[in-house]
Amino acid sequence: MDRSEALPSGPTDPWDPIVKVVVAGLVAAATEVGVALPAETVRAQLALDGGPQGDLALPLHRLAQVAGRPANSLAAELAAHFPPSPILSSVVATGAYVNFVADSARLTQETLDLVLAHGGRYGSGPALPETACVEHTSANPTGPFHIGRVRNAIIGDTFARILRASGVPVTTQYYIDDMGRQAAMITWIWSKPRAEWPDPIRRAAEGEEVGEKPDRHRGRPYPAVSAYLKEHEEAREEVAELVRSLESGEPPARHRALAQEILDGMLASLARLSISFDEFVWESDFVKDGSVERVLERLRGSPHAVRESNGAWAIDTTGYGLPKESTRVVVQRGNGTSLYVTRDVAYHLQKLARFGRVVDVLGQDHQLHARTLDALLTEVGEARRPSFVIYQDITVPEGGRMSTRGGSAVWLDHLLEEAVTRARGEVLARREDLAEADVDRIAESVATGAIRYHIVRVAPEKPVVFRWEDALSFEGRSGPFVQYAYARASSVLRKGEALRGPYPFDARLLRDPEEAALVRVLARFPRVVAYAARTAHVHAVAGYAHDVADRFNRFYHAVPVLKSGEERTSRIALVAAVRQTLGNALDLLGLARLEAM
RNA sequence: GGGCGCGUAGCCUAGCCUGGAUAGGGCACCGGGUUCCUAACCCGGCGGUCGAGGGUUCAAAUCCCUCCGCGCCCGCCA
Repeated sequence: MDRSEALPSGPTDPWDPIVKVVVAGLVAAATEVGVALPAETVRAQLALDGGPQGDLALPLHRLAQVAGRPANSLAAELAAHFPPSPILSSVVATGAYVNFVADSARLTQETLDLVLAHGGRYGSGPALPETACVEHTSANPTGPFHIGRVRNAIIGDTFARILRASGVPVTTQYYIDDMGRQAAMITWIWSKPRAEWPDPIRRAAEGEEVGEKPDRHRGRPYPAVSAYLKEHEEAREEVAELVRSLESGEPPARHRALAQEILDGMLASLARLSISFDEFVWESDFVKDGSVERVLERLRGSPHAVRESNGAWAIDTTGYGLPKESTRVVVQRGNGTSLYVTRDVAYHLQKLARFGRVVDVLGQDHQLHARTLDALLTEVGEARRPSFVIYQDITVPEGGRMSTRGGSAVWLDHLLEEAVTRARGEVLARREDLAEADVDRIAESVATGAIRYHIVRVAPEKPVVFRWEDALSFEGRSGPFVQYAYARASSVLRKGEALRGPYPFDARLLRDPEEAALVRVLARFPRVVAYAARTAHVHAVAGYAHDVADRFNRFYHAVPVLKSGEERTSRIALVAAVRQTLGNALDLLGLARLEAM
């Protein structure tokens, strides 16, 4: 039985009135039978959506034990004494279970009413006073995105959308690391005239194309620079000097402009996936405004502060539950400069001051950093905690993580290009009537939808092996499958001249089993959104969207809509509700609603 | 070595938080479906020691312990 979404339902949940009747009825029946059955206990045991025998099921094994009665007879007695309700079509004891089936007409009425009345807000929770900040992506501006980094962006952006739908006002942030060695390497190489570049770097950067994106262009020498520095002490010292200049607040004039230029190129790619950010936060600003120094003052004053022989400061984090080897966290170097984690403390103090809830989307390799950050926040007297959404890496089939320097990376831009090419072919194969611009638009949406869906459909904590044929699939459990169902529903409504309401309907006419099943999927949506927001299981929404599309396709094949008789307007209302719910789910996933494909 | 995560049919995956009745999808494979609202679809079939062992429980994919395999982290890097 699937109880994963089982929650106290809210006012926009079609199951809400039914659950209330079932709980109240069970409490009343229990009293008649002579058994104490508190409403809370019933709610905890009641399973919604899953039993093979009905919509709701109450297993009585445990309750029977407490009452000292055989479960089967208790189930039978409860069913027999359950007060009749027009909202339920059957209450039956099967073995140790009491099974409830909702009256289909009533559920259909309730569900379509809610979907059609709330429209784009169906599935959303009531507006909450709490605010949240979701920080995601935050990739160093050193070159183009590879698909491994994009998993962060897709999970983060989707989670932000889901949180918003759950009622929390969300601000998304991209934290730009312009303080570290990686950013310094970019400035180091581009501050030299091309003629002065060391040979291996110049060779590696060759092959530029006219008009290539700035992240591609400026990022070209990066892997070679990285390799070069490993073997050239004097170059390493130049970069180190650059890093010191960043800390002192006097970096080369071009430093931030270069980072911004590369970032702009990266963001252009994300924009194609409908991913954007509310705010950009530069790491160096926390040094400039003195907040890093204030953090250091507090840390140095901590009873756990340790002064090293060369003047560095560390914090003894014994007692914070960190792994044994990580009990000494250096927060200030011997030369007085700060470290990444120290600056991150300053950043998080700012976020915690501004937002009620602070969420970071991080790769698993940052897990220990997250725990260290957590400990240091306590150390500086911050009582509140950020929460972390941790996801596993995307690896390549040959094994290992995607690596820019190792050459195993799959570039987002390359994947986009392949996907669009393939999507164009699919569109042209079935639509000869479309204008060129429409073909392009649909192909772009199908391609980006396939990519987003492919990444988000898997639970964040699962590792993913990247395979082209999987990422480019437009069938089955895919983005285009869901988009197609939406387009299909749109097409029906268009031909029925019913793209806009009102949608009068008679729920009693929607009595086909396919219709009942379809309504039940639609009715699940509010619980799915609430569950995904609570657990950060963004993949639940992807799975749900597939379920709706799947059920709609079955309905579509089994039941005529436009060619039906007296059911026609009611079925049109059902299709409109499907289109609305599917569209809302597509919005949460960041996939385009396509009116035609 | 320690910490964290993962292990479900040939492949991918849901369910694990909150134990409950025949473990739900997809790909691949086999067989069907288009004078009918879009076949990126639908119907049927095939395929499962839920990594292994033990424990708790009336009941374990789900909770606990041990072990095995895989990944990541364990810098005065970010």
